[in-house]
Amino acid sequence: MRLTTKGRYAVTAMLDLVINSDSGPISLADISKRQEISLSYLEQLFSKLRKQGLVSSVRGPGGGYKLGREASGIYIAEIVDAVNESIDATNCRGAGNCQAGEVCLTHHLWTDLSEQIHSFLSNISLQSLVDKRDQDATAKKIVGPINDEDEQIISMLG
Amino acid sequence: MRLTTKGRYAVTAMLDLVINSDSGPISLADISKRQEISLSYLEQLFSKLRKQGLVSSVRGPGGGYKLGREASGIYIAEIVDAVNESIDATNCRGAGNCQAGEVCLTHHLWTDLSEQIHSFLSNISLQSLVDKRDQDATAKKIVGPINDEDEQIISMLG
DNA sequence: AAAAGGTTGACTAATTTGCTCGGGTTTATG
DNA sequence: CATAAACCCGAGCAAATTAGTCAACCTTTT
Repeated sequence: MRLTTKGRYAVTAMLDLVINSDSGPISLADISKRQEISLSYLEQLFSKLRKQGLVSSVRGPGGGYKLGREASGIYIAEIVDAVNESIDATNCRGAGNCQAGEVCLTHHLWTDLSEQIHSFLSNISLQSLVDKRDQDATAKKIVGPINDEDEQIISMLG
Repeated sequence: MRLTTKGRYAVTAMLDLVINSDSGPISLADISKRQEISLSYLEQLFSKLRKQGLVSSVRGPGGGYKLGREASGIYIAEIVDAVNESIDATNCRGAGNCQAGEVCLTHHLWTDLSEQIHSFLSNISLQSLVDKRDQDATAKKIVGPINDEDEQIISMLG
């Protein structure tokens, strides 16, 4: 699981798509203007998003991109994965050269942590982000920070 | 919150420190050999970790690095933050040029998501990672994947 | 047919990452 | 005191990634 500006751009663009999905497909040019992301870079990102089925395209005038499915069924982890080439995080890619040593131990611990992060982002949908915004727009924090009680719950998850 | 190989190296090295913390300070040369990270790169990373108080150094022969505090009080988010320069994620850095528009909305949504990720990693300590490993070493997954029940809990967190 | 707009791919610049090198400084030990 | 083991620091460099440019092409609407 990698988390860079590339993933941020992708998620931001997808959010733009959700918010403006009222009237037909959205052109990349529009997203480019609104979100201040270069058109060409968006093209690259959406090429990958389309291959993963996260968006579908409509060609021709008035065309653009639509969500591939409902916003409630698209999760952040999918978007990030779509634009980031997956890297093998371990050096020892299952090869025999790294066995039963402390190297493997730490590598394994990292892999597990990475999986936890991935699971976390697999539980946050585009829709839930927008919904939370709509729910309590009055609160200063749109999505409240995790409080002490939440911390206990999270710690239970390991 | 950024999550790159740099952060992975830092966390891996810190885990190595926890695991081998029995007898005095650990030299970077040892970590370099065990974790297959170049010595010079480790020096750069530990320079930053030291400035954040996450580790302390002992100079001279037999010297090396020790944890700055107990492993149970050092959280993943701190380590990642220490080695990554913080970036301003929003383009519109509070300036007036981005107000009340959809730009700000998506920017804000991303910021909130980023905070959630940060909070998540602020609740996982080095010790908890190692502990989980020790607890059920027999299970195939060292840290079990998040299950359905967990998902419900997480969804409650927004 | 023409124009609008998405698609594709090659190419380039800027930035970050990961690393090397070459020197320092501190300190235990003989 | 001399030496060696370790940390400390900065300049510089190669590879990878990010970000963007450009040009040609393919669809669909008008």
